[in-house]
Amino acid sequence: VGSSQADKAASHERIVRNAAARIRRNGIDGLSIGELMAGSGLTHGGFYRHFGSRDELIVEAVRRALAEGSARTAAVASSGDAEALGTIIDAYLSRLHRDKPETGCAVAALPADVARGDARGRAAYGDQVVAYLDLLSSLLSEGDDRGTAFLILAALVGGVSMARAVDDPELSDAILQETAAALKRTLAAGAQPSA
Amino acid sequence: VGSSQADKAASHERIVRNAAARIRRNGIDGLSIGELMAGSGLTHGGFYRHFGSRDELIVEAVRRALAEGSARTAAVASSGDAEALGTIIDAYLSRLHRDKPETGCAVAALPADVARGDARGRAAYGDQVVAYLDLLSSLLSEGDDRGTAFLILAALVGGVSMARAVDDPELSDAILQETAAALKRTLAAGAQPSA
Amino acid sequence: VGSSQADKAASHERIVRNAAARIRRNGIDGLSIGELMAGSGLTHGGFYRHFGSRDELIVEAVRRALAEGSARTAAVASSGDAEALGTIIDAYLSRLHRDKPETGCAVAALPADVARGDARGRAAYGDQVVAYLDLLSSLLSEGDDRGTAFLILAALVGGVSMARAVDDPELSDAILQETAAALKRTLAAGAQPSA
Amino acid sequence: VGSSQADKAASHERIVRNAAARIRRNGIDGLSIGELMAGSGLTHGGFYRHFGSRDELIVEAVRRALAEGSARTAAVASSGDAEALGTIIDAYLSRLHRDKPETGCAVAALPADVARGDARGRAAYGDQVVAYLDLLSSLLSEGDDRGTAFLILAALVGGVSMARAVDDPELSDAILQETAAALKRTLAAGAQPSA
DNA sequence: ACCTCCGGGACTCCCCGTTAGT
DNA sequence: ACTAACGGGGAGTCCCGGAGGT
Repeated sequence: VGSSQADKAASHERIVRNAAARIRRNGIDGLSIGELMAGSGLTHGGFYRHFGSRDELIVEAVRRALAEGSARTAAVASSGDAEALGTIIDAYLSRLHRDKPETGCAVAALPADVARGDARGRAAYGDQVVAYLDLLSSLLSEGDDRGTAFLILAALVGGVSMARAVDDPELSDAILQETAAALKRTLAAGAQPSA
Repeated sequence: VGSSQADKAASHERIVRNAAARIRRNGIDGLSIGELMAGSGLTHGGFYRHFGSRDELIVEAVRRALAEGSARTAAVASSGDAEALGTIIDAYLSRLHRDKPETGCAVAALPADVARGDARGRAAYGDQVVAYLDLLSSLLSEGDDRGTAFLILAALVGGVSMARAVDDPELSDAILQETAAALKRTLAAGAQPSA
Repeated sequence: VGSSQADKAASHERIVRNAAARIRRNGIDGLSIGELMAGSGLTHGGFYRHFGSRDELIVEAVRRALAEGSARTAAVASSGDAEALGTIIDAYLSRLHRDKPETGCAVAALPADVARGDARGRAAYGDQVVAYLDLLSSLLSEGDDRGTAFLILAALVGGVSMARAVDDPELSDAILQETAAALKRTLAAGAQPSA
Repeated sequence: VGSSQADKAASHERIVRNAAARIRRNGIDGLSIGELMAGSGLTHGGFYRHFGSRDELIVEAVRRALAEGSARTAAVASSGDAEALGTIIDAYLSRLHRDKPETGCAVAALPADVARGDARGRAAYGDQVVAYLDLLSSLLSEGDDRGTAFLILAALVGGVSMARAVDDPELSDAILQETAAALKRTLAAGAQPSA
């Protein structure tokens, strides 16, 4: 168990990454230092070499979760694909995303937890929302109203959130599919008038 | 002092109502029996006269929160007002609703907690989603697609959720207003073709 | 997991008994609260319902170890057997006693630990030494000198202690047997002159 | 400042000597590398230039403690004094020896710690026991039985051990004196018949 | 229904052995 | 050989859920 500077950075990284996944699945309150460290191949005692307190970790983990969760979306957007917007919608409102919150978008997974938490977490959340809005705006047609990006983001976030909470699998699928379909229909209609 | 039977029922009611409010504000994990009982004018020890366990209470409180949170919306819908849909959207995406999750819609406040919890809670959540969808569908124009209700609900839920989590007050307001505006514009456009 | 008064007493008893065994095997420093509690069917957190601190437990455990460890010896002595003294010597300097310090005499297992520890532990140790001396004196012939009891006790304690520390099994056995034999020979010789 | 080679050897020597004293006073578990090194005029970090691990040091320190602790006894024995045996007994069961375990006999100070530890330590302990037995045998009269050496050694070891653990000073003194007296009386009696 | 308390688990702190880097 | 720091693990404290006993 080497003890170099690089090892520490690697441990830190592992812990944060692990925490970012866990809070998306189990919520912030559901994160236990002991389990987190065990899952990171370390023991409970070493935690305070990396973070001053649990709350410090949470701030960092929330930031990481937000960054990680939007990486794929950003990648699609920057691909220059003409259908980028549709791809994003389908991916966001997919069963895959619904069933794997730990690797998914933290804007959808954490709003309630962030709202109750540290101001730094809320600030990071806000930044991420702005980033999403910018990203979506850049993909919209000229004719689309500025507010459309807000609508898309809200529908995406609300859609997966509900799809995750619902018990009936058919209803859950319907939420994903119908929301995505309605969203894409709306975008097509919005672009129409400019034609 | 009233019959003890009636007293017990009143206490039970008070506890559940209180719990339904608290879980919407603090999350399910944030509910402590001690605080709940103190806030209900009782003491910690008396809890188990009313509920077999904390989990039993949670199930009941989730159901209550879902019912309470949709009551106002249902009232507006059944008022027969021609502008009912717009009223609902504005109320849902209002600062008031954003700032008072404890009396607001549990579909927006609890998806993550419910998703991780008891199947009974998830079933109740699903029922509530269906109720909302039915309600919204009944308010839509004939020409509107079935999926539109899904879009509206998703946007409403996502909208308040994000507005609550964001730190910057201006951004939070913008989320509410822009989402509402875009939503209404979409509905108007959707109704247009049928005219 | 009942929580009555009786249950607590039972838990307390289990913990102390367990601790008394563990310190005789692993030494006082070798006792960890976590392991002790786990071995007692409880968790670390519950410990402080029973003891104000680790040190408080140690005092109690030392007393228990001393009492337990001398119980068998006292039983033999009170049996009234004419050969009681020989029986005690053989039992004390037996392989069984050597190999099971956790159930054996704490006067032999703990002198170093007690010497470094709390005064209350040392007092209990002293009491036990006196008890042993009284017991042995009562078994000696009239003609025997008062100091003989000291010699016997010292030889017993030193004998097992060394037998436990030695690596070579033959040497270890020899220590037990030769010491016992020499002790009994001495007693016989000491009784002789009075004949 | 001398050659670095010599310096290193001197440091090594100082550390081991220091450790040998400390383990006799505080037990093996009570030895901390930091304190040991500070007490040796060095710093914590330099330890590993001298020893591969704490356990390696312990083995060496146990050997040293055993050797040091028996040096004085061996010196008395080899002095050729006719009263050597009595001198040894009195010195071993003296207040001085009782109160200074750090310079005293490790056979009395360490049996429990050695018993729980490394096999190399137990082997060294066994060798030392044999050395003591040989030494004592060489001082006994021809008529004495072979087992007498075992008895003497056991009584010496048990005597100081108990004298150290007991709280009451008078009892402690009594243990030393009475054991010594009884031991010498026994030897005299044993020698008698051959006269 | 209140009061008290037990047992559980978590967080925090601290010390120790060990190792890199100077 | 020193300085600094990492990871391990244990002690102590707190609060929570739950179960008696008044």
